[in-house]
Amino acid sequence: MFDQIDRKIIDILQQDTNKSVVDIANEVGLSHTPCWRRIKRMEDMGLIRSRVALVDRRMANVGMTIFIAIKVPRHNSVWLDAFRKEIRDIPEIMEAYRLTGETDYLLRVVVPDIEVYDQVYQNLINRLEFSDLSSSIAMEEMKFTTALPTKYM
Amino acid sequence: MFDQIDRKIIDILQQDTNKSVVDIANEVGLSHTPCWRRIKRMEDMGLIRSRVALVDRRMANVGMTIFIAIKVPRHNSVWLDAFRKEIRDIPEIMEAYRLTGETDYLLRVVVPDIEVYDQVYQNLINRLEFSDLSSSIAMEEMKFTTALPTKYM
DNA sequence: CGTGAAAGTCGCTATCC
DNA sequence: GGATAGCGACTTTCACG
Repeated sequence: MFDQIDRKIIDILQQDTNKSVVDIANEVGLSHTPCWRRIKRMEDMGLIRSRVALVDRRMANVGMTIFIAIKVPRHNSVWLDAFRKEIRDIPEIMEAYRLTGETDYLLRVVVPDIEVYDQVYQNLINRLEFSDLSSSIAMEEMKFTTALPTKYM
Repeated sequence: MFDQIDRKIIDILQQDTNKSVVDIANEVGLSHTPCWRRIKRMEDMGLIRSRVALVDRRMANVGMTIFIAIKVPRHNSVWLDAFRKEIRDIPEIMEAYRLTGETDYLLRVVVPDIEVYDQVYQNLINRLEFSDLSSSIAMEEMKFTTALPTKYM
């Protein structure tokens, strides 16, 4: 489905979308037309979902990252729907996963400081019942990338 | 530093970089020249870090997300440097944070399936000593966004 | 896949208000 | 901040080998 050249193109586009098709074509050893055809194909089939700007967390004044591990007693659908809606609507929540193991859900939240985090936190527990909810502050972001590994494509 | 129009521009660019400056200018109620000047300014100052392509996880054959919670007995600098290098070099590791609380580090890993995950896992524990290392499989990705909230800017 | 070429759009800059 | 104008670069598509 995808060959080595496709992977190279994806590697490049996952790092920088500002490069022109001609530049990318040179990097992967193609001329611009077939290179453009490949990019177009991968966009049309949905492999390339979107092109977005990545913004600096500190400069956007959301330098603090906090993880919330959530335990829920029994999941009924009404509660779950409400939970899903909250997650979707709260812009400070960047990621949310339903997990196996002890914690049922894991959220990654970004805020300017602890005061604002407390507001987000209070807001959440006032609207929904939780069995247990524990926060961990990220002292350091050691790695953050949006570039998926291409070796399994 | 940033006004409401800047925030609107960032909101748009965080969702879609394919829009032309003219389109963005129309959306935020400016003509294209001042709009372009604002974007340029935010790029030059580093608020807009980069423009990247977001790739579909499933189609890239890394549909499985796993979190690794790591505990370390005592952090010496040699171990930490080696740990940092591993995190940086393993492409399946998308995020890594140093946390407060019980777990010292939290990693988000993407792989095609459990077999490959086991390879990544074995690879990691063969190269470095850990006090404790527990994996949680993400059954469902409920939310994932790269768009930071702009209300604190 | 390659070359070449065409057309249209866009980024970017400058100038003047 | 707005308007206009311009150049060059880029995207996108074509025909043809």
